[in-house]
Amino acid sequence: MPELAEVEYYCNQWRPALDHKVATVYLNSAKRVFRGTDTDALVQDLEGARFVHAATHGKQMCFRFGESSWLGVHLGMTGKTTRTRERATSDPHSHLVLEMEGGDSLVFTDARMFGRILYTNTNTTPDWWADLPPEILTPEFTFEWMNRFLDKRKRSQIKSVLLMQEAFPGIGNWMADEILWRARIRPHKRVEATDLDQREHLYERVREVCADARRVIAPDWGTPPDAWLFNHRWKDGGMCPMTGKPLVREQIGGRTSCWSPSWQS
DNA sequence: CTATTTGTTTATCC
DNA sequence: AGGATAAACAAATA
Repeated sequence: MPELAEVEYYCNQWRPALDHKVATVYLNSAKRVFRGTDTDALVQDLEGARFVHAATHGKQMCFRFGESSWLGVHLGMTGKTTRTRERATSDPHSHLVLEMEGGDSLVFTDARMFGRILYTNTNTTPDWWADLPPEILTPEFTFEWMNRFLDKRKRSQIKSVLLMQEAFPGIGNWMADEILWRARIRPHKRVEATDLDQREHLYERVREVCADARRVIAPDWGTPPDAWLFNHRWKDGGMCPMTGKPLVREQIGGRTSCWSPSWQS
């Protein structure tokens, strides 16, 4: 589920516990979400440490505790971070619980376990947080930067390129379809077949959809207006909000894509 | 029972 | 070497 704005929403669920100390950590290190992570260090370091920072970068979340503890959370396909006042959890998919002083419990759940928990104890920024590409809504995400990436992916279908996190951090399946629909570019189009005008338009729509998604979804998981593709894309039989003609749903690059043949070319 | 899923990593082919 | 593509991961839901 989670793309840029949804990840921000879930990050916000833990924020009210900032400045509180972790009382007890509950986890099951055998769960797949901890693959490659030193869970013993995670538990030892976090218990008693103060929750001091919460941030997102694309689909990656970073939570800091004490002086040197960095907890990374990636939600994968079905992950969620939630906050609850309840003590015990019997949910078999709650893989990590931080019981805080003050009564909140910060929970990471993920049924499908495509998500991932990272943990690093370091006085400098860990690689998994430092080595990320420019965020789309920052000045560093320039047209020239995006265009150079497109030139490296000439033979790919444009839809697949928009899903590449090393250039478009935070964009996921629905955002990619929304961007291409607004840019009037069909998702199968090869990058090499796009001209400069189309690329400039695409750049503007990439930034626009990110800003719109953040504004509407991040604060309280609001529902986008019907003027977006969003509300029409999820099941067969939807109609294009621009032309009123049928939308098409098909696999492109292994992902279900929704587009409007009467609007996009 | 089968098909589907808002993501990433790995393997394989070119 | 590096890009393009498909499969794998796993469980809920329809």
